[in-house]
Amino acid sequence: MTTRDGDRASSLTAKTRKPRSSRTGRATMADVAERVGISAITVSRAFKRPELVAPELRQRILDTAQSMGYVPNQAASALASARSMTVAVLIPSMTNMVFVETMAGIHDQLLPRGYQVLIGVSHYSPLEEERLIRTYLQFQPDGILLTGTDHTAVTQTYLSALRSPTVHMMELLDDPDSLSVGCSQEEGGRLMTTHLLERGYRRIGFVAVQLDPRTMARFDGYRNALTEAGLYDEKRVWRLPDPSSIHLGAAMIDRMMAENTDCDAVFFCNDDLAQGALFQCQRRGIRVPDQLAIGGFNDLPASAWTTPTLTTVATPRYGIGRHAAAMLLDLMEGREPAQRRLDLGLTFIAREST
Amino acid sequence: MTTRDGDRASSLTAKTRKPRSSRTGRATMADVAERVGISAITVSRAFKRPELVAPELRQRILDTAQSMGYVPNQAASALASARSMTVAVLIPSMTNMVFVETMAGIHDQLLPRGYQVLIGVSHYSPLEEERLIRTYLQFQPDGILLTGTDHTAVTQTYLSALRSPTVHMMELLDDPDSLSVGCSQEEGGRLMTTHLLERGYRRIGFVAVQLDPRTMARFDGYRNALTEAGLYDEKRVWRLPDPSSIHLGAAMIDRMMAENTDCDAVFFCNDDLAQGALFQCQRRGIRVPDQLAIGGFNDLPASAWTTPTLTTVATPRYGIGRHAAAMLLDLMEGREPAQRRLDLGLTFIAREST
DNA sequence: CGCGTCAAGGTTAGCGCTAACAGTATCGCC
DNA sequence: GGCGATACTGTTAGCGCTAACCTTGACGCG
Repeated sequence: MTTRDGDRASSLTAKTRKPRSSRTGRATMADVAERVGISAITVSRAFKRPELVAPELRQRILDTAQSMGYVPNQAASALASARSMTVAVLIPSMTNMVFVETMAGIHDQLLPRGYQVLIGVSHYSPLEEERLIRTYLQFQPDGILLTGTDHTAVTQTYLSALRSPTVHMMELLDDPDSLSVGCSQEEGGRLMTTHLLERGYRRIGFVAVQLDPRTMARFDGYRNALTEAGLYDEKRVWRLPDPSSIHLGAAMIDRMMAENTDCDAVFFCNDDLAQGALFQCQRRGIRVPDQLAIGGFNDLPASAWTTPTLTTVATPRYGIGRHAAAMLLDLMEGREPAQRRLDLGLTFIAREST
Repeated sequence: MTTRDGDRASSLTAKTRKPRSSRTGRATMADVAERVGISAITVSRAFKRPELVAPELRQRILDTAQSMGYVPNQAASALASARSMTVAVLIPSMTNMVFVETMAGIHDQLLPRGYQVLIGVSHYSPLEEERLIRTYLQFQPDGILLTGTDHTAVTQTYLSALRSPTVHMMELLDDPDSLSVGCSQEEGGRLMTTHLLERGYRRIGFVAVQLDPRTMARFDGYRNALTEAGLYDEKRVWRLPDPSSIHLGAAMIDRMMAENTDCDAVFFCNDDLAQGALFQCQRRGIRVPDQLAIGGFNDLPASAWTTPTLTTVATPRYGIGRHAAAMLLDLMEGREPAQRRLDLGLTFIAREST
């Protein structure tokens, strides 16, 4: 290929012109190479495969790059190498601490390895998740971390068609083709219910909000345990599609009072609600746990400090993020993960509220 | 340039070969174009500049793309167009609800406009922030949102050299070259302190943790207000570099008791601490606000539900994110923002704890 | 001394897309 | 009937980088 720069630049001072830099004004690899007096590929190697460049030259390249304010262009790199060094993570919510801590685990695992993380928030909607997947696939992520099991058919088509490495977080999958890291929400529901039964409570209510799959799995655990004990009663179950909040937990206590509910214990599907309930009980003079026992789920920080402190089930959310990311790393780097289904278990935490 | 495909492919069935697809196995724009029987640029326009393509053809392109599982390659697009449609956001923490809600505001403003958001968490460290900036600049973001004013010299060099549009969030800058959206933390500290003075408290303490610039600005407000009233006393000030937590707030109450502090009110630099303090007061039987008044900052959801409810200062964090993003949009799209410094104000919320 | 080996660097081509310019067809209008 | 305007689609080149292959020179060794 003959260069045509000579023709086009002929009106300018062709000989003495500066390194062109790119349209954006940023220095390019070629600019750095020219300054050092080497070829571009060596600059590339100095950054990406240091062991292939003589140490002294490498240092000179890095110094020059630094002084020119050179920043590698990830788009060009991704295009040329077909590796984006990017992982897309889809979570249902960012205001829910559970997922924030999962993200922290993911970050801690991936960032040191040079991967970037794209965060998508689906607001608990599989359709929104589908939209996000489509968007994030444009970034050609090297891997994908999904929350839960509730995905649209289109989402699944995308994922299987593009065969990006994918790991599912939170719920455990039985499908041997899928990788998952999580814990059994059903078991969590069962643990709490069994505990309440052991403490002698017999009329145990359940409050489910959001109604996402994890909530419903906890409900299953509750129902199974109570059914086995012959104590399940549909009329002690409340299901609300609303998002969870302290306010809603408090409101539920009011509603139970108004409806003259006969519960002696209530299992709230998460700690936000349970905390709200505790606050409201305190306000209305309901004695917890004597008059009414209250259980939560997730073990949020404040749950150890309320009056009374809250009995709850701790979920290994940081570990889920961390291990899911580790599993994804294995996949992305061509290793077979040690296990395709990793159950990190749950910790039951008995406190004053029961 | 002459193509050499003819030579190289001659050993294959050159005539009948399939759409090549890319190395990654994904369909490309050229594949879609070939299938529809048009050129690639028209496919590009069907996605990016729909008004330039005949509606009927456009629909055919979109359908074909869909059926082939085509997903545009953002790296190639960014490289060719020099626009990444990406914004880098740097926040100090993701476990602090304040920044999570700021992010929500940013998302709500940017995602509908087609921009993607890269989130970097600096853990309150300017050095870490510098590292993150360097990483995110590789993505050639079209804009940058920064938290606060505390940046390293290198960070500032990068930003001014690369002249990416940048907006600062939280603190307000006086520098006319910088754009900022926020509120006066100093004023917040002053509001709370003045309120406590008006309620008759005279021995007002202050607990500062994290010691980031916002905390210190609140402290300034506290000190200035007390100094003006002739009541400032260094011995009622606690400074701790630790991260904020409910636990730490509770521990501070214990410490004050142990040190035999004479405070009749304590202004905690944020609600987490103040909530922890309230919990611990309840536990130890300290009557709030009679024996000890407690003030917080930020107005977290739980603060309206503690016993007693917490007096605090509400910060417009969602709005800060939203407006900062809007300002950045103006900048990125070549408009002059209506104002370069936007003060969203604060709302003082008097509750039971004072 | 001829051959293989290795370390260090270079050449060439092309990733998938879009900017910029270049047609081509149709229509209106004086 | 000639001109310009409008609407749509195409051609060409190149964004900045890296994979794959190639060159060069130094060295070891039977």
